[in-house]
Amino acid sequence: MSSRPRRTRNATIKDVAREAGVSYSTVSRVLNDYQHVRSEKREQVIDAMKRLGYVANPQARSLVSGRSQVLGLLVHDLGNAYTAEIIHGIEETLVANGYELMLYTTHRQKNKEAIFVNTLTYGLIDGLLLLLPLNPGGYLEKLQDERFPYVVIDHQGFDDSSPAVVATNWQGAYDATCYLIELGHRKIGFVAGTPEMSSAVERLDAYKAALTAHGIEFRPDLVQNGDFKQHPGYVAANALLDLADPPTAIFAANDLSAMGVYEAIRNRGLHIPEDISVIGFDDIPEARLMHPPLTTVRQPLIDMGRLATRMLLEHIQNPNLDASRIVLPTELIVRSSCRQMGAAQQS
Amino acid sequence: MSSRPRRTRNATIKDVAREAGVSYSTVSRVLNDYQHVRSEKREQVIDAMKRLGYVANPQARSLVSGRSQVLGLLVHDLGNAYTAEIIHGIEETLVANGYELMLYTTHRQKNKEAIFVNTLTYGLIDGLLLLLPLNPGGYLEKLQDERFPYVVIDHQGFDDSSPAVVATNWQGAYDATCYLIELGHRKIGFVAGTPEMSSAVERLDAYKAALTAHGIEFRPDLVQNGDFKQHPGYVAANALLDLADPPTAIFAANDLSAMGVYEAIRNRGLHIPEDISVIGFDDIPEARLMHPPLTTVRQPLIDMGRLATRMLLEHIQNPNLDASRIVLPTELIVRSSCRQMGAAQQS
DNA sequence: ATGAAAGCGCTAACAG
DNA sequence: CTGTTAGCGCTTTCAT
Repeated sequence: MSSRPRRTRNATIKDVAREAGVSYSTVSRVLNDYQHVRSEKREQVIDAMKRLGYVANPQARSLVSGRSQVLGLLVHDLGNAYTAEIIHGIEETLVANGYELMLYTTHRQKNKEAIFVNTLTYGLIDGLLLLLPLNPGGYLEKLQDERFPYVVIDHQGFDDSSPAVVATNWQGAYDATCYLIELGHRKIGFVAGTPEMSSAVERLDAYKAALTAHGIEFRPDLVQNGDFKQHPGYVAANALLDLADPPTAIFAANDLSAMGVYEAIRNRGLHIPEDISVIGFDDIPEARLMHPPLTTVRQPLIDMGRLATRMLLEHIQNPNLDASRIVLPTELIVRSSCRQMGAAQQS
Repeated sequence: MSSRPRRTRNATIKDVAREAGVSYSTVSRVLNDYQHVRSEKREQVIDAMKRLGYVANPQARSLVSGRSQVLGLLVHDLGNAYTAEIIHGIEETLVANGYELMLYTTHRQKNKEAIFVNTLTYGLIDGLLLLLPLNPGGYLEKLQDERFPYVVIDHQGFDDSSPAVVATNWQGAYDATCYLIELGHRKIGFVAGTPEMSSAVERLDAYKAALTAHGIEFRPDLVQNGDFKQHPGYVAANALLDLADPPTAIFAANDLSAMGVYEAIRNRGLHIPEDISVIGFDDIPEARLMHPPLTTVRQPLIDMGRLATRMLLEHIQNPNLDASRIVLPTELIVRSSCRQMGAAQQS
């Protein structure tokens, strides 16, 4: 609230009108690609805009139109490939559609989600993308009541009335576990994800289901929490390796924790996959660069970002659209971190 | 341009005025913490706001005030700890000051920088933070001409007239190299950073300077580009290890590439630090969790984000402020990835 | 096809 | 201390 003329005042629509010798509503018309403007005038206006270096004032525009051309994105943390990939897809799509991105980071603090959502939804953004929301219980209803456009990414199960983009977490984890079993593994450790995230729960459930389906008894001691992060994954793997009857394979609930698993294994002088097999989930770009390249379940992260954004844009366009759920298939990517058990070692 | 009443119209200042039985400028006054409002009325207004669930419309506000309470941030990529840490500091500071964050990712495409900067500076944001800009040559001048507030983070040397926050890259790299030399290393490999970034150049220069200062001849074959990323760091380390006369220590220009170096070394069955010493730069959170914990040069990343944001806020407050440069000290963090050379091995 | 004018929600003089 | 009023820059009827 101190100094006003922060910099030389930008040209306005009126300046352009004067310069072009037309009324300022005509300028607005060419600005909005309105049909009925004689081409001469249109050119005059465009010329004038260029001369003056005119750029429309977004605030004024959105004040009258009710739209800001900005989308909000709520994430836990930056700095991991999973989030970065999804954001990549989001950004690409949003830029292509003339939108901008407002970022809100919760650092996994649940209360921040509600706080952000409550402030956010007032005018500044046209729609909200929620990536892996932790406790959307309270505020999602509010968004629905207000008919505020939003799309949830990678979180399912809590609520069918939310537009969402998810991957087949359950199926992916089931496939991965079966793959290990078919390779001859019977003692499969599981490095679980953050239990508050539904994707983590589904992957764990599927792991158990696959075991059961193959007549293998579930051993609770073979499950350790890796919190979807590298270091906790390392710790979890160590716990698994310290077991009196340790696993011959470890399924990490995401690639990041698989990186921790790799460390733990190598630290003991063991080799992947000769001594122990490892499988991950996500297929972040790093997975294929690991040593050995990580066998993992691919989630189409970039596509998830793209589709979620597209879906949000549709909901903004048409507020009466029903909530739908896009389920993207996961895919087992076999690389070199798992091996066939010899009959002798099946123990 | 399609449906208007996207959701139930939010309450406006006028609704609040009516509800509270005051004029609507009074409402504006309590909204802006203006002094001279009788406390009764103030409370009436606040009550009315609560009842109506009133939230100010940011667009309308910024249209008249000329300020949007939004800062822009231009980054290369998300998904790495370096960027994430700095953003952490930025966000913390900006939220505390009632601002929001608009994010622009260039994915290292130089032309995108200029494009963003040109569109951005028109109204939507009050100021811009540039993290490691690649070629700020052209557009920085424009920002200056327009007196548009901006602060550059971690990029120095190209221009003294830009407000900037940097760390002592040169000194940090000099210290790290000296440390290795004092440990008895004479053949020190250097995994360089992206040559377009001035921080990379400074670190390389300092490495050379330290060598020279200790009478060690600089060997160009001991320098390999690691592009500040993990996999290129891996490749660079392999090249170094393949040398006929390989180094006994490797200095990676950042921690991320040091992670690649670790991989390359371990992959050959060598041990850190017994067989070869490694030192990094940045001290990202992962550094202390590596095996062995990485000796590195600490950059105060979060502080850099915080200070840059604070500086930007000051420039927004006071457009006549002169450009200043904050230089933050780096610090050598000794952990366990480097060892003293025995006399025999000094070769 | 184009100009005139109303008004989006709010701040900031200006009166009183 | 508080109400009235004039815009901020733009979109959008409504005339013509």
